[in-house]
Amino acid sequence: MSPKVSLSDILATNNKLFLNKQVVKPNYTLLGLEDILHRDEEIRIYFEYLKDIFNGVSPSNIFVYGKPGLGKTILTQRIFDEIKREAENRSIDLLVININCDEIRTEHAILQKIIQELPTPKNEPKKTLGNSKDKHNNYFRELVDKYPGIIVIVLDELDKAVAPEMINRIIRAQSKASGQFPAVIGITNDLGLKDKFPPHLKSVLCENSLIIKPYNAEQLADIIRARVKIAFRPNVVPDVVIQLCAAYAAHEYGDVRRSIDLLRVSGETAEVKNHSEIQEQDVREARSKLEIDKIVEVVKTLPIQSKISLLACIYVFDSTWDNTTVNIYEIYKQIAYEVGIDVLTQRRVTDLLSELDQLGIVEGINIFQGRYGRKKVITKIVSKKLALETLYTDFSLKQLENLPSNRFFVR
DNA sequence: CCTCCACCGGAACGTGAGGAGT
DNA sequence: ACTCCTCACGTTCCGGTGGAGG
Repeated sequence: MSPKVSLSDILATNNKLFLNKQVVKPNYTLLGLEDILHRDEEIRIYFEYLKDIFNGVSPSNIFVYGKPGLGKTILTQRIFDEIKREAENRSIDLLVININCDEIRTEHAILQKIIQELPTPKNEPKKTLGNSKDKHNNYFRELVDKYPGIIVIVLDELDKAVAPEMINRIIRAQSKASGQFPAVIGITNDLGLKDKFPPHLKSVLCENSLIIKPYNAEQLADIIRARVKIAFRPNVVPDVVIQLCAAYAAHEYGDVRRSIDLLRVSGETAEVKNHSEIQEQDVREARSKLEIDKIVEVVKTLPIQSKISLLACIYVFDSTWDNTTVNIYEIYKQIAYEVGIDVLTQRRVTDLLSELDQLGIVEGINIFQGRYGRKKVITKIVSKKLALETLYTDFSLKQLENLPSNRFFVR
């Protein structure tokens, strides 16, 4: 008896559609500036801001803002590739330090990373420093002081690090060797971040800002089309499919990453179904699959206290009680007690609820009732059913799955 | 126009885990 | 093993909030 599924069958259908799948994987990066489409204006402004480098002067600080998936990071990287190449041609000393604040969050770690990248005079070995912040700060200033060229520090995902003071110190560390101050390029998707800086810093850091505009559906279609040419075999992706992917992504803030993901998963869906080309239906299925994956992933990785808070939200949502924080906290306490987890204060739980809001799992609004005070109401839970199923996969919460939730709702 | 509701959310502080140097 | 430090997570305290009702 031969097995119903054989590896050779799978391999035979493999890669009928894809030519080079790498190009539509999430971690694929474009090679050069010329591959970046529909960003001419942004590139022009960027170069304009940075041209001082070629006069031997530090550029002004730049604040780059744009929603996720618009290519802020890749644009910046490619811009600096070009700038570094040109600086080398003209024998200008330029040091660009890239830091992703999502990976390196703390002030201390960022400073350590910068020190690690800064060259020592005459390549002396780096000093070993204790764990003290002051020592790192002093050493940082010392290294900058002796560096004879221009220093540019790119802080990507700046909103993930809380470090106004550190930035302040960086841009005030003048080098005696060159007379220049280091420049900071801050990249973020949080436009409100500017306002979190103290005024003196705001005016210095945000001297120049560069707003990366979302792509419209037409531009997205161009970008997708360019990828399709390399990633897929000819005549596999009809133009309606490209338009559809573009339209969906344009709807979500013109996010390129999403549109490429959608294209890849559509291709995979079509492949599984043994289609000879991608159909519109495949795109729709891919879209819901991506959506599900996203929710499950987010909910799964929540800390247990957040999970309990979310669970309380869902229970209250399905009950006759109002969806106010106070009620949710009431249910939260009972669940936490029942599953044997520390019961937090209401203050802390409201923070957890705001975090869920920021993650896009729940939506809440403040309601002002005049003399009857103020309250916050959860108005929406995204994919409630799916979220609930995912919550029950947690070991600590499994026991609640088959119990009626209404037993909590007694006054 | 003023008061005052009742919770929100900012700020400051406390604590223990954990990393790095000695 | 011990010291020093950072940082995430929590708590306590309290000023802020918009508008219904006087």
